[in-house]
Amino acid sequence: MKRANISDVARVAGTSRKTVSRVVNNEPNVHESTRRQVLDAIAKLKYRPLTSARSLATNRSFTVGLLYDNRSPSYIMAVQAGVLEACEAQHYSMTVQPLVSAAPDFVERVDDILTRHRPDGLILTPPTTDHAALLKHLRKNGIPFASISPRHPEGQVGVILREREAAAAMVAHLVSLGHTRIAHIVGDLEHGAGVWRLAGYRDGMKRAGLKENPAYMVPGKFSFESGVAAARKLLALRQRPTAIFAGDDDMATGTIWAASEAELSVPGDISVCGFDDTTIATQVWPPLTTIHQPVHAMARRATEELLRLVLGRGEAHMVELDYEMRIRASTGPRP
Amino acid sequence: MKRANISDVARVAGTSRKTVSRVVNNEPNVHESTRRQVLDAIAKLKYRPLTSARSLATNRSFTVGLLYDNRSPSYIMAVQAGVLEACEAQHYSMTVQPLVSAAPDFVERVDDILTRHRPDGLILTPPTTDHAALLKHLRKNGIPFASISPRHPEGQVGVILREREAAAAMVAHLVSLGHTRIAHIVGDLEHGAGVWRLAGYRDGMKRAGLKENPAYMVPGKFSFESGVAAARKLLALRQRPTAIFAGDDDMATGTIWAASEAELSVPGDISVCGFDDTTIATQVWPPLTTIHQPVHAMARRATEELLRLVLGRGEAHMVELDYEMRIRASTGPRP
DNA sequence: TCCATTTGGTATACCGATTCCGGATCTCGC
DNA sequence: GCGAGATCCGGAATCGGTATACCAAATGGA
Repeated sequence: MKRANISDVARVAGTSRKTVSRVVNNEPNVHESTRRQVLDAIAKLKYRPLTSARSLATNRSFTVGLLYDNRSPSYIMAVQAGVLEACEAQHYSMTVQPLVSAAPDFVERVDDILTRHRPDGLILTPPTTDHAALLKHLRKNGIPFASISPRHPEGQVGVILREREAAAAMVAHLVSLGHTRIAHIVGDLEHGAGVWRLAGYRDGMKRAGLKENPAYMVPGKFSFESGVAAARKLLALRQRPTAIFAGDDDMATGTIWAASEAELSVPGDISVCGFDDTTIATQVWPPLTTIHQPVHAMARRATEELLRLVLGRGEAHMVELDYEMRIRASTGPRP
Repeated sequence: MKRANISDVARVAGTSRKTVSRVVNNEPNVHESTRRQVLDAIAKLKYRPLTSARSLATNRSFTVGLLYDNRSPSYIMAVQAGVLEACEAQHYSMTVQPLVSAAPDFVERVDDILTRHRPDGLILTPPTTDHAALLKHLRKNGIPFASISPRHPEGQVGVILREREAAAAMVAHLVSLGHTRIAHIVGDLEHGAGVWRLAGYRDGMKRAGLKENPAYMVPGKFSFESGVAAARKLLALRQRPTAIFAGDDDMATGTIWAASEAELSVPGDISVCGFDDTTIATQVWPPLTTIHQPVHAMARRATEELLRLVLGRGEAHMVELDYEMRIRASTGPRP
């Protein structure tokens, strides 16, 4: 049973192919009665336009590409789900491309995808959002793109979170519990998130009138392992912090792990908190106090902005979304 | 700067478009010297064939579709990575489709994707691997597909793991530690995994000469929450088990969580083990004893089989892969 | 009523590849 | 040196849509 094409529909409806095309694409200048005939024929034949043919004729692919590099699975999955949701609303589809942004042929590889599949637009996730050569290439070739949490959001299209503010609020929460020796496991400073959260931590300390202690700011990489390593250092300090604010939930999980290893109780001996509110935040014991980052909604919104750009419907912006604090059992009063 | 098309290449190389097409597709009957000229022209113009045009002409899409429903993010991400790896080797691309297999319009939705994008083949993951109506539809329409861990692998193409054997081995491990009161949190019986692991648990008990206790076999759903609920039941039992074999790592994590909640120490008071060896297995405290399931390799292999089918190169099979046991700190001697 | 304008519709070229068919050139055995 | 069969290559049609141009009918204002 072959699939019906546009000629079949035209024949059944008794019109020209172009008229069918008009109906399918909601173009003006088709009489209500003919429209109905065409729609009937479409339903009868179960006709659906073939994407590759439309692409060829319109020079559009009805596809957006999602670029990512090495973030946690739950983050990427949430992003994907959001992107897909926005795509579906416009009958777009999504292709994903895992990449290694540090690779020397990075831009070349992206270009390969670009010329083969010609996605109508790209969604960038950290750290590809800030790959200078990539951005330059995209701009030069006029490829629309939207960024999720880019480090330099000015003048771009996409979505960001008030992360700096959120991080400061987290410190304030710890201060309100009586903590003064508050450490921070810094994220990857290549990511905006790493920079903003560190800045927010400092803001928070300053506002509380607490002095910064360099030994309390240890570098991490937004990974479980780096969290374990950083936490071990902090826990071995002569003057141990009473609270550790990890730059993300993975590192916070690593911190709890290290605390268990050192036979310290959380939050009895030490409070731990994270950032992102990923699935693991509620699956570790104790459940993590963290900042909820609405990744799904952010991705959806970014894609909506991208499609606005692609379809030429209205202005596209850099949208700023709000965080929410989730206070759970991993933080408690100063011991 | 417009992209070069096949005519541009033909002009520069001084041949016909057809000859260029021959070179690009490695077809025979082109002289070495002309081949060289064409390749030079391609390099000079940075020509890459446009996928949508190829699709239209060949009635192939050079795309495989990945269907999934609701498994854990890390599982799906691992699958995606494996699929992409295999695709890349053949210059194929992947589109993903999250679906709700219980939805009434499930088959219709898949058909929509099928007729719009015409993927050359489909990769199915549980539980879509066993959706009778879907399989029937695919067979009727001649859509090639490969399944990962289908419940009924006979005569199909794809990959499975010796899960039953693995589960029995896990029980044997617990027995070797002195445990006799061994409980099992059963997975979703809609999935092959749920069935096989339960069967393996029974095999293991039988081989050890242990009597089955219905109260020790509680249903779960392959999710953290269901693991917590099931574990609470088990821990409240008058005669508490000394070891809990959860059907997957998520439920095992839930079990550890419930144990922490009940202020029981793992493995001091109770041993816990899981199945899958997902990322969380090494991020909880204590690290989980589990069965390593090579999801990435399985997905890659399944895709290779699918592409063999699609490209008509040789026979495609149901491949059986081996598991590996990972003994970590969550299991210990009977208290 | 008549002409200008809008609306509804068709015919045809075109997007960028491949496939089918056939023509030209080369190789080789006799 | 000649025909047969490989080998090499090109022209035209084709895939399933959309864009452009143009025509006919309906509408509207003076």
